[in-house]
This record gives sequence, C-alpha cells and structure tokens, in this order.
Amino acid sequence: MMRINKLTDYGIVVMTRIADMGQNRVHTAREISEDTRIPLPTVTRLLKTLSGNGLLDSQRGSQGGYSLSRSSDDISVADIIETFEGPIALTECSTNACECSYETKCSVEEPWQKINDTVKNALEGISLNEMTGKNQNEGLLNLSMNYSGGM
Amino acid sequence: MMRINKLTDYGIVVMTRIADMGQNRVHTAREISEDTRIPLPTVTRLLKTLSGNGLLDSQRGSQGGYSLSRSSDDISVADIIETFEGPIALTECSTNACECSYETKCSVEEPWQKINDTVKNALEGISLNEMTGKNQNEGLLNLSMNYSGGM
DNA sequence: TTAAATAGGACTAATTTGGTCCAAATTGCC
DNA sequence: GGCAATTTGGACCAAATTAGTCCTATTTAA
Repeated sequence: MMRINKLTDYGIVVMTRIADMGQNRVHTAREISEDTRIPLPTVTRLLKTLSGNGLLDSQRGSQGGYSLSRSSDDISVADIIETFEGPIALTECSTNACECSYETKCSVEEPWQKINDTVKNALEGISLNEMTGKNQNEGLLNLSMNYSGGM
Repeated sequence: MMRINKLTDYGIVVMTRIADMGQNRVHTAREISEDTRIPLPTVTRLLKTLSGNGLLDSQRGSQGGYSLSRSSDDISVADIIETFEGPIALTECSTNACECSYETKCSVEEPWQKINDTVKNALEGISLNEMTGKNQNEGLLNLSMNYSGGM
C-alpha cells in the first residue's frame, strides 16, 4: 500500500506513451486507448486532466489531439503525480498550516516535512524522458546524487 | 494525496507517544487513548497491530500494557509504515513479479523500482527517536547523507 | 475469584476512487 | 454552410478501500 492512485499510474503510462511515440505529433484519445488498452472513457478523462494542468497541449476539432507541452526532459514524474494528486505529501499535516488537534502529531510535523521533501526531490529528479524505452535508465543511475543536492 | 493511511499516521503518533513517555514502562490502551485523544477502540486496534508485528511488546492481564520492543533508535518510520501498509512501494508493479497487462507499464517498471528504493531508504533513515520531542530533529539534518549512501 | 488488561475476529459505516456517460464547444474539410 | 471528428466540462453511479466499533475469549496480578 502507500501507493499512488491507479489513475495516476495510468497517467504516467499515458504520458510515457506519448513521449515514446513522437513528440511532434498530436495523439487522439482513441489512439492512446488502443495503444495502452486503457478504456477510452478513462483515457479521455486522463488527457483532460493532463491538459488542464498544462502538461499536454490540446487541439480541438477534426485532426485535433494532444501533444506534450514541453520536452520530455522538462517533465518530471513529480509533475505528473501532482497533476492527479495535488502536492506531494505523505501526511495531510505537512501540506499546509497544521490544524490537527493532537499535540503529539504536531510535534511530529517538522520531521515529516523533511521526509516529504526527500520524497518530493526524488520524484522531481526523474524526467519523463528517463521513463521511456529509448533512454533506458541512463540518468537514473545518478539519482542518488541528484536528489541529495536538492535539499 | 499520495499519502499514507490515517491509521498509519495514528500508528506513528502512538509510537511516538510511547517513546516520549518513557521506554521502560508499560502503557495501557486507555492511557494512550486519553493522551492522544484517539478513540479507545481505534487505539486498541493500532496497538494490537503494532505488537503483532513485533514493534511493541505486550503484557496481558492486570497491570499489563504495551512497551517498545527495542530502543527508539532502532525503530524506523519505515518499520511503522510497513506494519500497517505492507512493503513500501508507490506502484503495485514494483512489489513483486510484474503481472500487469500493459506493455508500456512494464517498460516503466525499472525506473519505478529505483524511485521506490529511494523513498524506502529515506523512510528507513528516520528513527522513532528523531520523531520525539526530546531529540528535536538533530539527526534529521544528516538525512540527505544517510539515504544517498543507502542505495 | 475478581478486575484489568490484551487478543482475535466479525461487522458496519463512511469515504475515496474508478469508471461511465452526456451535452456543448471547437475545428477541419468537403 | 454543414458534417464529422475531436476536445471540454460536468454529473453521476458502482466498486473498492478504509475507518471505526463491538463482542467474546484469554491472560495475569492482586
């Protein structure tokens, strides 16, 4: 458990697929659904969310479709997760001003923020490009260096 | 979102409280409930889970209660999370042999494992002791060094 | 023997999540 | 101008997960 939602997971799959299949084309919901075997209505919803949050550009009408709004190097896994789930935070407390009623919980607040930052940095260090088949994990080897510098 | 469950959060609160209030005493469910204001039936369940997984020792009968099974330095946040949620993994795919039906998802598998390892290491690097009020975050400053060496 | 605890498990309610559908707006093309 | 292919926005329901409660048995100290 402690996992990202299924829709978020799908979102990453969809984005990876778009990145994989050529960045300068538009892709229709139907096409992506057939590629990934994710049901069309669901793909539709994913794409709406992704374009609504600026990760995809959309073009309406006949011959329309979706395409990456920026290079796959400039889109991180964290970007995608945040699109579907909001700010990355393992506990509610650490997102905004803590309003919880348990004193103990609040003494725990600061450590949690560090933990959340760590996780966030790790996810920000992975680009969409690194998730594609092409660029098989090269950059990931540097992950431990990337994120440790980020705090 | 992308957060740990409420019960897990409570679990950390409860463990922190026990660590805070003296390691060589036993603490009853009722006492902890009153301290934390978490309802008694819920605390009862939390404690059962925690002792069932070996993080707490339990003593039955009158004058019984719960106490830490090891020093708070030797219990990590990851230990507590895993007690309530199983292996730390952001996606299902990365826990065990991948059985998902989407090809793309599987090309994504290896990067995810790195990501999961990173998160796991981060959480393993925080001890319960560091979560308590006493030891206010000293060790946490070294966090970025601890986990980067762990992979 | 009694009172105070934990242990185990079943059960229900609440919340979240996943998935579907419909009507409207936009665009390209004939 | 009108048609067909798309995205957009929002409402809605079903399914799954999670939170929380309760009951009964077992253990132990006094």
